[in-house]
Amino acid sequence: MPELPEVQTVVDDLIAAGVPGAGIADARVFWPKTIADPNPAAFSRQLRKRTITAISRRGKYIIFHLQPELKLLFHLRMTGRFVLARAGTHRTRHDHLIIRLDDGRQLRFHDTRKFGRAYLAPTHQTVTGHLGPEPLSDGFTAKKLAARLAARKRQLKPLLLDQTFIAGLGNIYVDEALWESHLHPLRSAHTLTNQQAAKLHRAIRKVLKQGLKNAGTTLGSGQANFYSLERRTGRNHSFLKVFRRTGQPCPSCANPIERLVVGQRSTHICPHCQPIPKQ
DNA sequence: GTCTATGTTTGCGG
DNA sequence: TCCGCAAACATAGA
Repeated sequence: MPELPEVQTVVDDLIAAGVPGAGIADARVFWPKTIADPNPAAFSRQLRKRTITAISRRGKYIIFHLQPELKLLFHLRMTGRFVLARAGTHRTRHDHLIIRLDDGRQLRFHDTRKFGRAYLAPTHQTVTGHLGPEPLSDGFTAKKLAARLAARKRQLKPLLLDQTFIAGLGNIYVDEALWESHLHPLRSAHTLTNQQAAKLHRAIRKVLKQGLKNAGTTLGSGQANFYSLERRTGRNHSFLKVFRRTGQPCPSCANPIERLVVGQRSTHICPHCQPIPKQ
Protein backbone atom coordinates (compact mmCIF):
# COMPACT_ATOMS: atom_id res chain seq x y z
CA MET A 1 0.00 0.00 0.00
CA PRO A 2 1.63 3.01 -1.38
CA GLU A 3 3.47 5.71 0.53
CA LEU A 4 5.62 8.43 -1.01
CA PRO A 5 8.30 6.16 -2.59
CA GLU A 6 5.69 3.79 -4.02
CA VAL A 7 3.57 6.63 -5.42
CA GLN A 8 6.64 8.25 -6.98
CA THR A 9 7.58 4.89 -8.49
CA VAL A 10 4.16 4.66 -10.12
CA VAL A 11 4.56 8.19 -11.49
CA ASP A 12 8.02 7.37 -12.85
CA ASP A 13 6.70 4.19 -14.48
CA LEU A 14 3.76 6.02 -16.07
CA ILE A 15 6.17 8.56 -17.51
CA ALA A 16 8.56 5.83 -18.72
CA ALA A 17 5.62 4.10 -20.42
CA GLY A 18 5.00 7.25 -22.43
CA VAL A 19 1.62 8.14 -20.99
CA PRO A 20 2.37 11.88 -21.10
CA GLY A 21 1.69 12.99 -24.65
CA ALA A 22 -1.28 10.68 -25.08
CA GLY A 23 -4.73 12.03 -25.75
CA ILE A 24 -7.81 10.78 -23.94
CA ALA A 25 -10.44 9.22 -26.22
CA ASP A 26 -12.90 8.52 -23.45
CA ALA A 27 -13.27 7.33 -19.88
CA ARG A 28 -15.64 4.72 -18.49
CA VAL A 29 -16.47 4.34 -14.83
CA PHE A 30 -17.44 0.92 -13.48
CA TRP A 31 -17.52 1.70 -9.76
CA PRO A 32 -19.06 5.16 -9.21
CA LYS A 33 -17.57 5.71 -5.77
CA THR A 34 -14.08 5.56 -7.27
CA ILE A 35 -14.80 9.04 -8.60
CA ALA A 36 -14.69 11.43 -5.67
CA ASP A 37 -15.40 14.59 -7.67
CA PRO A 38 -17.34 15.45 -9.83
CA ASN A 39 -20.06 12.81 -10.46
CA PRO A 40 -19.05 9.96 -12.82
CA ALA A 41 -20.95 11.30 -15.83
CA ALA A 42 -19.37 14.75 -15.56
CA PHE A 43 -16.00 13.13 -14.89
CA SER A 44 -16.12 11.15 -18.13
CA ARG A 45 -17.46 14.08 -20.12
CA GLN A 46 -14.75 16.46 -18.91
CA LEU A 47 -11.91 14.04 -19.61
CA ARG A 48 -12.76 13.48 -23.28
CA LYS A 49 -10.53 15.08 -25.89
CA ARG A 50 -7.93 16.34 -23.44
CA THR A 51 -4.24 15.52 -23.67
CA ILE A 52 -2.09 14.30 -20.81
CA THR A 53 0.88 16.67 -20.85
CA ALA A 54 2.70 15.68 -17.64
CA ILE A 55 2.42 13.52 -14.52
CA SER A 56 3.64 14.49 -11.08
CA ARG A 57 3.14 13.75 -7.38
CA ARG A 58 2.25 15.67 -4.24
CA GLY A 59 2.20 13.66 -1.00
CA LYS A 60 0.50 10.39 -1.89
CA TYR A 61 -1.51 11.94 -4.74
CA ILE A 62 -0.73 11.33 -8.42
CA ILE A 63 -1.42 14.36 -10.61
CA PHE A 64 -2.17 14.10 -14.33
CA HIS A 65 -1.78 17.52 -15.96
CA LEU A 66 -4.21 17.90 -18.84
CA GLN A 67 -4.59 20.25 -21.78
CA PRO A 68 -6.93 22.13 -22.14
CA GLU A 69 -6.02 23.00 -18.56
CA LEU A 70 -7.44 20.61 -15.96
CA LYS A 71 -5.96 18.33 -13.30
CA LEU A 72 -6.82 14.66 -12.83
CA LEU A 73 -5.70 13.34 -9.44
CA PHE A 74 -5.60 9.86 -7.94
CA HIS A 75 -5.12 8.65 -4.41
CA LEU A 76 -4.31 4.92 -4.36
CA ARG A 77 -5.20 4.44 -0.66
CA MET A 78 -4.65 0.76 0.22
CA THR A 79 -4.76 -1.25 -3.01
CA GLY A 80 -5.16 1.12 -5.96
CA ARG A 81 -2.92 0.58 -8.97
CA PHE A 82 -2.64 1.24 -12.68
CA VAL A 83 -2.52 -1.20 -15.55
CA LEU A 84 -1.88 -0.40 -19.20
CA ALA A 85 -3.88 -2.65 -21.50
CA ARG A 86 -4.23 -3.08 -25.24
CA ALA A 87 -7.60 -2.32 -26.80
CA GLY A 88 -9.86 -5.34 -26.77
CA THR A 89 -8.39 -6.87 -23.62
CA HIS A 90 -11.30 -7.91 -21.44
CA ARG A 91 -11.88 -5.98 -18.26
CA THR A 92 -10.76 -7.87 -15.17
CA ARG A 93 -12.31 -7.98 -11.72
CA HIS A 94 -11.51 -4.78 -9.77
CA ASP A 95 -10.90 -2.62 -12.86
CA HIS A 96 -13.07 0.32 -11.77
CA LEU A 97 -12.12 2.98 -14.30
CA ILE A 98 -10.86 2.64 -17.87
CA ILE A 99 -9.36 5.60 -19.68
CA ARG A 100 -8.95 4.88 -23.36
CA LEU A 101 -5.99 6.67 -24.89
CA ASP A 102 -5.93 7.69 -28.53
CA ASP A 103 -2.78 5.60 -29.11
CA GLY A 104 -4.91 2.48 -28.67
CA ARG A 105 -3.87 1.73 -25.11
CA GLN A 106 -6.08 1.81 -22.05
CA LEU A 107 -5.06 3.17 -18.68
CA ARG A 108 -7.00 1.18 -16.09
CA PHE A 109 -7.45 1.96 -12.43
CA HIS A 110 -7.58 -1.34 -10.57
CA ASP A 111 -8.41 -1.43 -6.85
CA THR A 112 -9.42 -4.54 -4.89
CA ARG A 113 -10.52 -2.76 -1.75
CA LYS A 114 -12.17 0.13 -3.61
CA PHE A 115 -10.79 2.81 -1.29
CA GLY A 116 -8.83 4.58 -4.02
CA ARG A 117 -10.23 7.83 -5.42
CA ALA A 118 -10.02 9.97 -8.57
CA TYR A 119 -10.63 13.73 -8.67
CA LEU A 120 -10.93 16.42 -11.30
CA ALA A 121 -9.98 19.94 -10.28
CA PRO A 122 -8.94 23.21 -11.92
CA THR A 123 -5.71 23.21 -9.89
CA HIS A 124 -4.14 20.38 -7.89
CA GLN A 125 -4.21 22.52 -4.74
CA THR A 126 -7.98 22.17 -4.68
CA VAL A 127 -7.36 18.56 -3.67
CA THR A 128 -3.90 18.68 -2.07
CA GLY A 129 -4.20 22.01 -0.27
CA HIS A 130 -4.48 20.41 3.16
CA LEU A 131 -1.12 18.62 2.90
CA GLY A 132 1.91 19.44 5.00
CA PRO A 133 5.42 19.93 3.59
CA GLU A 134 7.04 17.59 1.06
CA PRO A 135 9.75 15.78 3.02
CA LEU A 136 12.17 15.59 0.08
CA SER A 137 11.80 19.22 -1.00
CA ASP A 138 14.56 21.78 -0.40
CA GLY A 139 12.21 23.82 1.74
CA PHE A 140 11.81 21.00 4.26
CA THR A 141 14.72 21.73 6.58
CA ALA A 142 15.65 20.29 9.97
CA LYS A 143 14.93 23.68 11.46
CA LYS A 144 11.43 23.73 10.00
CA LEU A 145 10.69 20.22 11.26
CA ALA A 146 11.98 21.12 14.73
CA ALA A 147 9.68 24.14 14.84
CA ARG A 148 6.66 22.11 13.74
CA LEU A 149 7.39 19.37 16.29
CA ALA A 150 7.79 21.93 19.09
CA ALA A 151 4.26 23.19 18.45
CA ARG A 152 2.63 19.78 18.94
CA LYS A 153 2.09 17.55 21.95
CA ARG A 154 0.92 14.48 20.08
CA GLN A 155 2.70 11.16 20.06
CA LEU A 156 5.37 11.07 17.35
CA LYS A 157 3.97 8.19 15.35
CA PRO A 158 0.38 9.42 14.82
CA LEU A 159 1.76 12.91 14.17
CA LEU A 160 4.12 11.70 11.45
CA LEU A 161 1.27 9.74 9.87
CA ASP A 162 -0.83 12.93 9.81
CA GLN A 163 -0.63 14.15 6.19
CA THR A 164 -1.30 17.74 7.25
CA PHE A 165 1.83 17.63 9.42
CA ILE A 166 4.09 16.08 6.79
CA ALA A 167 3.03 14.63 3.45
CA GLY A 168 3.82 11.17 2.12
CA LEU A 169 4.78 9.09 5.14
CA GLY A 170 2.83 5.92 5.99
CA ASN A 171 3.16 3.06 8.43
CA ILE A 172 6.28 1.48 6.93
CA TYR A 173 8.46 4.55 6.55
CA VAL A 174 7.42 6.08 9.87
CA ASP A 175 8.50 2.94 11.74
CA GLU A 176 11.73 2.86 9.78
CA ALA A 177 12.47 6.56 10.34
CA LEU A 178 11.81 6.30 14.08
CA TRP A 179 14.12 3.31 14.38
CA GLU A 180 16.77 5.11 12.35
CA SER A 181 16.61 8.12 14.65
CA HIS A 182 16.39 6.07 17.88
CA LEU A 183 13.08 7.64 18.86
CA HIS A 184 10.15 5.87 20.52
CA PRO A 185 6.81 6.20 18.66
CA LEU A 186 5.02 7.24 21.88
CA ARG A 187 7.36 10.15 22.50
CA SER A 188 5.54 13.47 22.71
CA ALA A 189 6.57 15.66 19.77
CA HIS A 190 7.38 18.81 21.74
CA THR A 191 9.88 16.99 24.00
CA LEU A 192 12.39 16.47 21.19
CA THR A 193 15.63 18.40 21.38
CA ASN A 194 16.76 20.27 18.27
CA GLN A 195 19.41 17.63 17.82
CA GLN A 196 16.82 14.84 17.92
CA ALA A 197 14.60 16.72 15.48
CA ALA A 198 17.57 17.05 13.14
CA LYS A 199 18.23 13.34 13.48
CA LEU A 200 14.60 12.57 12.66
CA HIS A 201 14.76 14.91 9.68
CA ARG A 202 17.80 13.09 8.34
CA ALA A 203 16.20 9.68 9.01
CA ILE A 204 12.95 10.55 7.21
CA ARG A 205 14.84 11.62 4.11
CA LYS A 206 17.13 8.64 4.27
CA VAL A 207 14.39 5.98 4.44
CA LEU A 208 12.30 7.69 1.75
CA LYS A 209 15.26 8.00 -0.62
CA GLN A 210 16.16 4.38 -0.02
CA GLY A 211 12.59 3.32 -0.78
CA LEU A 212 12.67 5.41 -3.92
CA LYS A 213 15.99 3.94 -5.05
CA ASN A 214 14.53 0.45 -4.62
CA ALA A 215 11.31 1.30 -6.48
CA GLY A 216 9.14 0.90 -3.38
CA THR A 217 8.31 -1.81 -0.87
CA THR A 218 6.42 -4.96 -1.88
CA LEU A 219 5.94 -7.16 1.19
CA GLY A 220 4.32 -10.36 -0.01
CA SER A 221 2.68 -11.76 -3.10
CA GLY A 222 -1.07 -11.30 -2.59
CA GLN A 223 -3.60 -8.75 -3.87
CA ALA A 224 -2.94 -6.41 -0.98
CA ASN A 225 0.67 -5.75 -1.92
CA PHE A 226 2.20 -2.83 -3.66
CA TYR A 227 2.61 -3.19 -7.38
CA SER A 228 3.61 -0.40 -9.70
CA LEU A 229 2.55 -0.23 -13.31
CA GLU A 230 2.29 -3.68 -14.96
CA ARG A 231 2.52 -5.40 -11.56
CA ARG A 232 6.10 -4.34 -11.19
CA THR A 233 7.30 -5.09 -7.64
CA GLY A 234 9.62 -3.00 -5.47
CA ARG A 235 12.89 -4.22 -3.99
CA ASN A 236 12.85 -2.32 -0.69
CA HIS A 237 11.48 -5.18 1.43
CA SER A 238 14.93 -6.60 2.17
CA PHE A 239 16.19 -3.19 3.28
CA LEU A 240 13.59 -2.72 6.04
CA LYS A 241 15.07 -2.70 9.55
CA VAL A 242 11.98 -3.13 11.76
CA PHE A 243 8.73 -3.10 9.81
CA ARG A 244 7.03 -6.53 10.07
CA ARG A 245 10.19 -7.99 11.56
CA THR A 246 8.70 -8.84 14.96
CA GLY A 247 10.95 -11.24 16.89
CA GLN A 248 13.85 -10.89 14.48
CA PRO A 249 17.11 -9.34 15.69
CA CYS A 250 17.57 -5.59 15.51
CA PRO A 251 20.19 -4.93 12.79
CA SER A 252 21.93 -2.57 15.17
CA CYS A 253 21.94 -4.34 18.57
CA ALA A 254 20.49 -7.82 17.88
CA ASN A 255 17.71 -7.52 20.48
CA PRO A 256 14.40 -8.86 19.17
CA ILE A 257 12.10 -6.41 17.40
CA GLU A 258 8.80 -5.86 19.21
CA ARG A 259 5.36 -5.12 17.85
CA LEU A 260 2.98 -2.75 19.61
CA VAL A 261 -0.12 -0.83 18.65
CA VAL A 262 0.09 2.96 18.57
CA GLY A 263 -2.89 5.04 17.49
CA GLN A 264 -4.60 1.86 16.24
CA ARG A 265 -1.68 1.16 13.93
CA SER A 266 0.66 -1.78 14.11
CA THR A 267 4.08 -0.46 15.12
CA HIS A 268 7.55 -2.01 15.20
CA ILE A 269 10.44 -0.96 17.40
CA CYS A 270 13.69 -2.11 18.88
CA PRO A 271 13.09 -1.75 22.63
CA HIS A 272 16.81 -1.28 23.23
CA CYS A 273 17.56 1.30 20.53
CA GLN A 274 14.26 3.14 21.05
CA PRO A 275 13.79 3.32 24.82
CA ILE A 276 10.38 4.17 26.27
CA PRO A 277 10.02 7.89 26.89
CA LYS A 278 10.10 9.03 30.51
CA GLN A 279 6.70 10.14 31.73
C1' DG B 1 -16.35 -21.91 7.86
C1' DT B 2 -14.76 -18.09 11.24
C1' DC B 3 -11.97 -14.64 13.00
C1' DT B 4 -8.32 -11.16 12.58
C1' DA B 5 -5.23 -8.15 10.36
C1' DT B 6 -4.07 -5.03 6.43
C1' DG B 7 0.83 -0.55 3.95
C1' DT B 8 -5.11 4.89 4.06
C1' DT B 9 -8.17 8.46 5.06
C1' DT B 10 -12.21 10.75 7.07
C1' DG B 11 -15.67 11.89 10.32
C1' DC B 12 -17.72 11.64 14.80
C1' DG B 13 -18.04 11.99 19.84
C1' DG B 14 -15.77 13.11 24.05
C1' DT C 1 -6.04 20.33 20.21
C1' DC C 2 -5.98 15.58 20.86
C1' DC C 3 -7.65 10.80 21.18
C1' DG C 4 -10.25 6.60 20.23
C1' DC C 5 -13.37 4.40 17.37
C1' DA C 6 -15.83 3.15 13.19
C1' DA C 7 -16.35 3.00 8.44
C1' DA C 8 -15.21 2.68 3.49
C1' DC C 9 -14.02 -2.78 1.17
C1' DA C 10 -11.69 -7.27 -0.15
C1' DT C 11 -8.50 -10.79 0.74
C1' DA C 12 -5.01 -13.68 3.09
C1' DG C 13 -3.73 -16.33 6.73
C1' DA C 14 -4.38 -18.56 11.13
